[in-house]
Amino acid sequence: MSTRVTMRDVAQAVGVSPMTVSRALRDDPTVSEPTREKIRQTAQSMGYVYDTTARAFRTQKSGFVAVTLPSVNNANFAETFRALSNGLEAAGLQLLLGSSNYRVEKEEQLVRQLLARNPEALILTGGHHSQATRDLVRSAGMPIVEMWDLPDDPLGHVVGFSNANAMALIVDHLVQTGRRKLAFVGASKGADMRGAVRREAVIEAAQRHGLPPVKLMDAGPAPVSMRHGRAAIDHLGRDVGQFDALVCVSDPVAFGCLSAVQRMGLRVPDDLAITGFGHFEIAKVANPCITTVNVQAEHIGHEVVALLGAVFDNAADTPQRIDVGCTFVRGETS
Amino acid sequence: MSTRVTMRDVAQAVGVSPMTVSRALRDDPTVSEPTREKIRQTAQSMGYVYDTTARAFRTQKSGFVAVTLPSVNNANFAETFRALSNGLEAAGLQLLLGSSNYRVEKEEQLVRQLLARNPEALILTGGHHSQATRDLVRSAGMPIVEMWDLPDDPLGHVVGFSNANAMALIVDHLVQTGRRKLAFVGASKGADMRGAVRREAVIEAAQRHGLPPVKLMDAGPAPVSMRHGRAAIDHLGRDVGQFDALVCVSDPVAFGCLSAVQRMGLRVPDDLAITGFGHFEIAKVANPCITTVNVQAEHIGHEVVALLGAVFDNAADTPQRIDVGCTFVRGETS
DNA sequence: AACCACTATGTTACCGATAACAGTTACTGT
DNA sequence: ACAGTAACTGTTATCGGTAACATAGTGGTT
Repeated sequence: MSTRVTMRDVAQAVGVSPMTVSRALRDDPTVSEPTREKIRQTAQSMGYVYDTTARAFRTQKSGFVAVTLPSVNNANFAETFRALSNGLEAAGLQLLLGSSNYRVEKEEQLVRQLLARNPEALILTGGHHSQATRDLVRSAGMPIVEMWDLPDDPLGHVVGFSNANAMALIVDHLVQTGRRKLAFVGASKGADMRGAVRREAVIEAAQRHGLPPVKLMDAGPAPVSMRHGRAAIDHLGRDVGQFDALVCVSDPVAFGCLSAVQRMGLRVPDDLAITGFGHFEIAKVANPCITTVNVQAEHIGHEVVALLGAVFDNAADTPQRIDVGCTFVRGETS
Repeated sequence: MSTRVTMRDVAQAVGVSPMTVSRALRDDPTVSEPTREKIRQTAQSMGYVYDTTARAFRTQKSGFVAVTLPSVNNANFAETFRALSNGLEAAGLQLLLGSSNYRVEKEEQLVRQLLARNPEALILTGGHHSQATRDLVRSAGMPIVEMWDLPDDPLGHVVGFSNANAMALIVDHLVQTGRRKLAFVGASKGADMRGAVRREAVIEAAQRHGLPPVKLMDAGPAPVSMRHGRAAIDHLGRDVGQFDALVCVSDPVAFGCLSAVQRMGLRVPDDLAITGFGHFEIAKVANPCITTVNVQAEHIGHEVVALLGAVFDNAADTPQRIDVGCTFVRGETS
């Protein structure tokens, strides 16, 4: 009963060939206006729904662009995603989203799944991938963009910023304002590579400035957010007084720390400085507002869209490397 | 040069028919173990990537489940999305995400786009749709789930809770604790239907309790978040003293209000109560933590997954209506 | 009248996987 | 020894669009 209405059916009803229907529905100007209109109306009234799968199969163009994100539940990545989605829609492309939940072993499986859908480009968040993933992606023969990082050994195009430099900005600022006893609050060593880079950057910058060793506080496995920052400080208790600055892997974590510290009755920034990362909304609205780094999540999305537009136009694709930079934003917590 | 490796190529290399390759890669038990293994290895070494598009076309099963969200950049929806994604992955299904950005006119276009991909089910967030969307969806002949609402006139299955009841819980609580002069902080009248339902529920509950008219504070077009709540209060200034409770459309908005109110030197909850909605992370971590309603975003996702599992199993699909309920969570802001 | 240019439509084959059905062995039991 | 069965593999046709090419009609030009 519920056999799908196809172009053939519409064609028969109108009295033309399926090809004409195909052309009419794609607004091919070689179809005369009366015919096109009649076809449109008939299609509508018959409840015809265009079959993108069939087109994708025949033309070998899926209309998809695949994106991997470590997590959707992250305002920064969501912002980039939205920019990508809106930008690519204009080009008639649909985003196919895959989330690795910060698990490396999942990325390969995810990429395989996405590639099986024949996307016209693949956008990966981050620059760290398993060798299997690298091989898979390299042999896929489609434009690749890595974003949110500036990998040394990119797979294709890159749109990102240096997490290490960004973190160095923070540490430099703290040192300039007289802080010396730093603690870093972030996820456990493991899957979150961007977090790890930030951690190492803090350690290195501290060494560069001749500070005592940075205390590493483990807020649990990625993704870490407000409650993990808060729990980490609660767990530490009064010992937090040993430090004069908490350098956090992200703004939500920083806010969690801020909340915990305030509950203890400590004054921020007088007793303790706190810094975040990412310029999340919470950084601006928190009280006091949080010192952070603006990484322009939305702008990254726009740049990727622009880049892909250029790549789709001319086949000449020498891999681009776009550093969108980032800006230090001093708040009231430091 | 970059002609895709197909099953035919793998078959030729191994010396079997394409059909055997197809079976082997799908773990059909009728293929002998040695053959299967050889095929797997050859496929791997040839860089074969399974073509899901072709399978989707041939079998008329896309492996997609389409889902619309008003916004990805909302921790609650993101949570539901994650639960859906993880749950459906086990069934070999991939999510196809579309975001309407809270624009009604976009939903129809979005649904059309999604339906063209032949999804095996369609999950809509919310129960308010244009007539065109309703017609489109009804004639699509696939399982439909509306979630995050309990519409009176559902299109198919429903997994949600009553936004009106939830808001009434809040108002009842405020009245019980002696508050009478309420203001509601939410998005402008317009696209956000869930927000509108909450607003009307507050007005109605206030009337029921014999309170003076509820002041409606417009925080701008949806989506509204922390900064909009904060801006609304800043704009109001000292006049906020007229009220003894701010009922906010969501936790982020409530946090924005809390932040603004605290900056003014008012004490919460002594001078003013503030309530949120949704049990976002911020509600728990804020200082004081925010009174809210837990709507169990993740649980909604799980229920939808379970429901779809049942629907896919037996064709007998009498529309289900699952009320996941919600629970009042008293914080320190009331 | 013959020819051309141009517009509008039709024909054919095919994209890659797989359902449905048809073999081909190998091995069993009587 | 031979039918009967199980285990495995092969053949054919097809899903719904569309690229590439073919063809019919129309009007203008020399």
